[in-house]
Amino acid sequence: MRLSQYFLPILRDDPKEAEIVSHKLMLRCGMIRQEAAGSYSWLPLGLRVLRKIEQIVREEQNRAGAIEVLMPTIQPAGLWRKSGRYEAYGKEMLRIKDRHDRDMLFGPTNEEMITDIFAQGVQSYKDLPRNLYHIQWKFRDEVRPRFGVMRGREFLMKDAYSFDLTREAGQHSYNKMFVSYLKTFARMGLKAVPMRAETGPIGGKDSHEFLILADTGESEVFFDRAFHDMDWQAFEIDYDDVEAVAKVVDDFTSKYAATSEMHDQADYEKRVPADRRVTGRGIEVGHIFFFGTKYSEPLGAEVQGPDGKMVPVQSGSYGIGVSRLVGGIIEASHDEAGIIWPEPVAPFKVGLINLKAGDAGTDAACERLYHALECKGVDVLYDDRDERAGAKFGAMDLIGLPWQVIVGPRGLKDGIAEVKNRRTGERENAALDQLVGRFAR
RNA sequence: CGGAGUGUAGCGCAGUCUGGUAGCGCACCUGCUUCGGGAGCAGGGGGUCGGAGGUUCGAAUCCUCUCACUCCGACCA
Repeated sequence: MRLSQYFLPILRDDPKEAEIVSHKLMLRCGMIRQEAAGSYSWLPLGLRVLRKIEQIVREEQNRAGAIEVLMPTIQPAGLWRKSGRYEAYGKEMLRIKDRHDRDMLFGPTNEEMITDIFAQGVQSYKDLPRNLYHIQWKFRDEVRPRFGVMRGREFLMKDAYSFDLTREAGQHSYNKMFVSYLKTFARMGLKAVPMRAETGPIGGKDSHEFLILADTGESEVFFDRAFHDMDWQAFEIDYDDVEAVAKVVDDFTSKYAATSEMHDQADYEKRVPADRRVTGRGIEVGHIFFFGTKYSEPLGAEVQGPDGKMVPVQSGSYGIGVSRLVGGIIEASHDEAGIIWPEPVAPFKVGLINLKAGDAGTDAACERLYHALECKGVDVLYDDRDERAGAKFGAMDLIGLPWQVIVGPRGLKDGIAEVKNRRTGERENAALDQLVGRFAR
């Protein structure tokens, strides 16, 4: 993409409504635009990141055996009356009426609908287990939306729902999601620590929250420093290996980690040596629940078991705040100059800077590089604007692409360009003819 | 939902107390000079001052109503 032809409304000053760094940076980078309290338009740069995150989530869900569907944003009230949550959900649920005066609602979550879909499609225990998920916009009429996309009213969420015959089988489904979450967040360059959680309005028996460690997080967290030393990289695992999956879950849950709501100081001190106790802040990016038959019973999601009897299925639900992750990643990865995108979620991999647009030599060299990179499928944002070098450096640092390729007359006469690593700030010279190979897969 | 604020050009702000031609910086347009970390000079464009009603010869400014947004607290993917 040529910057001169892109839509990237960069702001030089912090907009006054933004309080936290990710919100400020997203606005300054022209990633989002606020339309109402807690409701945002996603501009091209922001949308690219959102899509990358969404795709990573999708790939890891698929890998863990979940199956993608797509449910509507507007749901009829009937199912919610059946589950008892139409009243219970309270004012956070946006209720609307259609032209026939029927009660509808903008979905804050999808347990009811998915359970109904499942019940209609599955009658036998032989069709279990199943895990269905979708990635869809949700609306929760928060009392007080804030922090940009971190707490919007309309947000993109991945929610998966598992269905099993027995409690034990349900546990394995839960464990698979647990492990897939570790992998999902690790792929985005995040350490998201699983912490035992309250079940909240979703209701249930077993629950873990996944929190990114970031100074600006909303929740206070207490955890064992040992988490820092664990293997967070995408470890390979056979999701059908019940023991192996359970072992990973055990490894991660055996170490102390709790949000302030669940924190037990005595237990903390008993289980974690003083020198390993860490108090920090975290951002919740995922939440998994096992709730047994809480929805399957009232909604009649039953299957016929081997003995011919009808049994309500055992369920869990598993959420990831996809749009929140955009803000969360920025909170965890930025500096004074701007965002530092982890490569897997970066809107573009390479920022190509033409230091002297209008100069025949640099223009030609940049054009060649730009086309070659594009041909190799490398996402490149080419700053071909007629701006001063400083402005280009500033903009590129702000939007935080992982790599900057800087082409100017000075290096060009020796056939080289400069490659800058946004995260480390390291620069090195590279021969022009070797650059493409370096970034192409 | 309680408390506190703010709405004036794309962004950040002044002007409101004390009514009298709507301003500043950045951004934007034109020209010249510059050009490796947000240049200089000159010229220029852009605002029904959140909205409605009222007071007044005259309202961004005073009064009434209203809408929106932000922040602090209680609640949350």
